[in-house]
Amino acid sequence: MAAQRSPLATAPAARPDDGAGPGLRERKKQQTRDALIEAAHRLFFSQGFAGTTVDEIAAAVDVSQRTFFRYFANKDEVALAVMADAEDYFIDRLRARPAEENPLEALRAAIVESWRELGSRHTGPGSVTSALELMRMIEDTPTLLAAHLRRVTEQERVVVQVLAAREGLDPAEDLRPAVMAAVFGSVLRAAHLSWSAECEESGPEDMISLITRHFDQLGPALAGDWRH
Amino acid sequence: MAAQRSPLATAPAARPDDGAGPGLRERKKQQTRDALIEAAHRLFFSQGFAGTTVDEIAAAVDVSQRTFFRYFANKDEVALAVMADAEDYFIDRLRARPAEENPLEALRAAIVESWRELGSRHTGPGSVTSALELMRMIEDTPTLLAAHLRRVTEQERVVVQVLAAREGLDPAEDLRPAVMAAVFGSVLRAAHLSWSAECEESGPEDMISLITRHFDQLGPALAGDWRH
DNA sequence: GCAGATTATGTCAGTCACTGACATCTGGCA
DNA sequence: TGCCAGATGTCAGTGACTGACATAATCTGC
Repeated sequence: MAAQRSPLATAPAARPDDGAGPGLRERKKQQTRDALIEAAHRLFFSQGFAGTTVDEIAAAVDVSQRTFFRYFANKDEVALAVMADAEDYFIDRLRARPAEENPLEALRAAIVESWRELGSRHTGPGSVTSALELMRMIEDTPTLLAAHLRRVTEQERVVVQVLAAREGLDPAEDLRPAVMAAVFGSVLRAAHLSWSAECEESGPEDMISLITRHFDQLGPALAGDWRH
Repeated sequence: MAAQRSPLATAPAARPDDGAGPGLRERKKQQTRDALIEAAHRLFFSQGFAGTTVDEIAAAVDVSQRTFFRYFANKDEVALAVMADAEDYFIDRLRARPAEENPLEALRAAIVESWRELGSRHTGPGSVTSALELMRMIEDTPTLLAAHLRRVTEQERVVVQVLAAREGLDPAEDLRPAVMAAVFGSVLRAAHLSWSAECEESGPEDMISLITRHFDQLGPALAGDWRH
């Protein structure tokens, strides 16, 4: 049973069962996984992360604790699952950006696209309002923050690969992709911190404009085209 | 009993007890702490991090498990204690750099100074050879890597504060200190990865030259003086 | 539909990290 | 010397996580 991530936008639940779709087994597994994530978020948000036991989450979905751990390696993972999905989606968007764009343009466009897609979900743990709560929870739960930063760092390495491939550079010899990814990461993290520090509930457009404003501050110094 | 870090260079053990020194109680606590770190590293390096229990570490120093947890909040912390000390030392060095230097020069000089100081220790868990082993262990122990990255991110925020203070900027308004810290962080991390990827044992000079080479790649584009 | 191979799940027992409460012991100090 | 604060030990408990094995559900070829 390999861990399977949902795409950012869950497949429509009401799709009639045509022959070509995934089998019943697959669908049930996906359901269980989604239910676990949803129950976990609900409990985390009402009782706090530390105040929620894995047994409670499992009980809420009516599976055994052992089954929970077959879906998620640890308690952190179920909390960060939607972040992981979103990050994967971002990487997809980045890969899809036209080659003419310079790295910074591509990164900016990909992250804006991702947040816009996220904004189109209005219910469930993947919705924008949950994203805000989730980020607050991550910030003040040390173990979650640590796990999240590990994920982010991992993703940054992927970004380096993608940027290097776009520009035809060897990331082992040329530091510019790594530097660009680091700068991008710091911009994102700064925007995240600003966003979760605000007291008011705010929508995806607020987040997008926050990111955009941070990007604009970078100035043209870093936006140069690397190709000769 | 607040957690007390040793300075990077431990005070000479043979210093005769003059009246002004810390009391016996303080000294014993420091001894216990050092002994715990040393035993932990020895066990981690021979049996692996996951293969070593806290009880073993405590038993090796002949204290109770409960006492271990009064010195270190968790198993990660004892593994990363020397890193934490080194990072604190680096921040001190950075604060001490002359104001005329531009940010990049100051960062580079401070990190080189730190590694040189580290290189002067030849025994114990703070020595350079241990540093290499330690970094390898961190890289392939997910929980350790996560905790380490959390520490690093925290330190990066301190670096941002220091840089902003040096240049008389408000880090909330001007992103340049944050960007510079991120770039610095990526350079360091790249150097660390290269270093721990090498098969041969290597000394502090190798690490310093590795860092220097990475720095040189950054080019003068980022080294500009921010003051008018 | 059915037998048999796959695969998901439940149960159970166990290990280990970590914590609160309380008793005890030791160094600091009048 | 004798009191006090702070360090340590003991103990019991919780909760995350794992391996082993039995059971139940799906899938596959017929």
